Amino acid sequence: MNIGEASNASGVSAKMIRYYEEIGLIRPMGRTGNNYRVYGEEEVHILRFIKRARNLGFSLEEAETLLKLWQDKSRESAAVKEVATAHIADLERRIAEMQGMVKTLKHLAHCCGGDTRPNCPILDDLAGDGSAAGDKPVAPAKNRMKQNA
Amino acid sequence: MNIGEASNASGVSAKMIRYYEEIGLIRPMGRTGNNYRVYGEEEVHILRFIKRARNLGFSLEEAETLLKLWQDKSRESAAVKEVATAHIADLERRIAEMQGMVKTLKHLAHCCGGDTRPNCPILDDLAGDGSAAGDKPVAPAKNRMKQNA
DNA sequence: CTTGACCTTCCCATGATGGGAAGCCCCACA
DNA sequence: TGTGGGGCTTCCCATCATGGGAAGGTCAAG
Repeated sequence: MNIGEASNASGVSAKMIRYYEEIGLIRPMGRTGNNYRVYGEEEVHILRFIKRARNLGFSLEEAETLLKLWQDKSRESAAVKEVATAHIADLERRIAEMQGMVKTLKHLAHCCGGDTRPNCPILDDLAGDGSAAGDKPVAPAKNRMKQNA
Repeated sequence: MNIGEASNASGVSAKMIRYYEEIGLIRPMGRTGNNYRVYGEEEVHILRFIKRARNLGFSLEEAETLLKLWQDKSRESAAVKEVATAHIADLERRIAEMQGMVKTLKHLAHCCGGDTRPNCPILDDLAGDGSAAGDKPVAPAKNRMKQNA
């Protein structure tokens, strides 16, 4: 299987497959005489595993941890659960953070006429005239979301 | 006012102030004879404006838009409201996305013994054995969150 | 034999931020 | 007057995960 076929079969782009190899997330693949990488079912399975972990918001580092646990037949499920619950907590923290932003913005937007007049409480708030909603920096978040908007 | 004082007064790091200048978000500042940047109250006000917009999850690009609207005395508040509501929608989409992840992960964690045995439904799911919860890539999100975990 | 679709490596860009080096500059203190 | 420490300057690099694209090799079908 060439890298293109492995990409199709796993849903991971060829670029990313090479990158994962480069950073040591997957083992360097064997090559054919023409220097093409060769993949088998097992590699595709691993790539799909990684892709699913990414879809669930795990970072590549966490995916690597989970991958090692997956391949460790004697692992304890507690170790896996720990990674998962830590990730849940992280997600929930970020959700709460964004909900706080939404709440503030909705309030400001509600107070804003949204018409042809220049008067705008949203800008007033950003400028720091009043209650200063944008003053409290929300808890920062590690960025580990897929980005391809 | 030197850049350090402007930084203290605005809460924006000196590094970032120079960066904002570099990307054209703020005007290049005048210099003293020793080549130090000089800031006044207005610049500090602008920096605080940007910081608040960032705290509300706006990207620097959106902050620039809002900044221009802020400085445009004849703007229509509808234009501002539009930026804000688009941002709210974006935040809500990402919140829903992460809530989906949390839901899936909680279910998997709930089913996982979390003990010393190797059996683990979380890994089973990632490996694609069953219902394939991690299969559906959640809607991707532009990354515009503060990151400094 | 040509054409087009692969593959390879290498470099660059994203967005927002921090780290750090090398080299000025200035003020306070001995 | 010398010196030390802290500020300022620019410049380069790193992060994280991903894509774009160039330049060149390879292969299979026409």
